[in-house]
Amino acid sequence: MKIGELAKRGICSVETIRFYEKEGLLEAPTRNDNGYRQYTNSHLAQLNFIRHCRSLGMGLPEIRTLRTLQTHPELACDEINHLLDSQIERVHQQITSLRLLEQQLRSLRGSCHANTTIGNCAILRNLEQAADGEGCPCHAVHEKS
Amino acid sequence: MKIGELAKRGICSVETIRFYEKEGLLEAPTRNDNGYRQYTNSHLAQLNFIRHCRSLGMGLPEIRTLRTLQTHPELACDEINHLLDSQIERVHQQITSLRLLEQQLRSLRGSCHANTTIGNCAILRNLEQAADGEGCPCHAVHEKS
DNA sequence: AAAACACCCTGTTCCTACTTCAGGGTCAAG
DNA sequence: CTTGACCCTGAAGTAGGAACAGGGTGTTTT
Repeated sequence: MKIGELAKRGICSVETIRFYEKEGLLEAPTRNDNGYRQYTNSHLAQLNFIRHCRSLGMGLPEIRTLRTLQTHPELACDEINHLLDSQIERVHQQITSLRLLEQQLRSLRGSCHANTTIGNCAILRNLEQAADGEGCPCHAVHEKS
Repeated sequence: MKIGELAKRGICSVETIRFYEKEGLLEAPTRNDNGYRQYTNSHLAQLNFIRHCRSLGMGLPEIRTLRTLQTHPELACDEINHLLDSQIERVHQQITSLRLLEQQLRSLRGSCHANTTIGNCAILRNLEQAADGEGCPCHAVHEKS
């Protein structure tokens, strides 16, 4: 199949496929006489694997690692477990951080329900006061992450 | 104060300050005879405001909007409310998406507790099978977001 | 046959919010 | 007079592609 069909079947864009090839994630296919890329079902499986890992939030280096490990079935799979553990940890910390963030935003939003002018807007005053350094620990907290 | 001290007091890097100035977020300070930037407490307040908004997950365009609104205290503050509402919505959706992601990762991780080889690794097989299209809705789901 | 249209190619630039680097100037201390 | 800490500008790099420029190919329609 040609790149357009692979893109449709792999639910991604043509540019993304060429990008993966350039990055060495997707095996380079043979070319037709006219220079068009000619893909097989194996390429589709590879692409789906990559897209699935991406949908799980993995970065390209992690996926590269998995692809390399795939070709060495005799090795211990500890490395795969570690990789997943670190992914889980990363996602978990993101969630924790975002939950705190949502609370802060809701609290801020709650300070202005009435229709008023910017000069009287409690939200903006809260933002400015927090910026003055007192009473807002979130600033420094997020700084370190 | 010079840029190094502003950076220390604003808890960010010197480069970030110069970047904000180039982006028009932070007012350009006067220069000393030697060309060094000379900052005032007003600049520190501006920087803290920017950093605080950043720590709340806002992008530079949003912060630019707020900074512009600050200079028009007579306008209605509806726009500020809308801006915050959309921030909250964005963060909320991120959390929802990440929670689903964490569940998927944990489920995947749970399929391999034993020490085995990559050839037998249930995680990798799960990833490959999911990539084959059957039984994994998450792939297409994340695609649309 | 010519034109329109869909598809393909390479290569380059753009996006966020910075960080890092190259190459150099300034200033106080030892 | 040299060392080290600070400052300057401007360009390039980061992740993961998206978008565009400029051109070739293949089928269909006129």
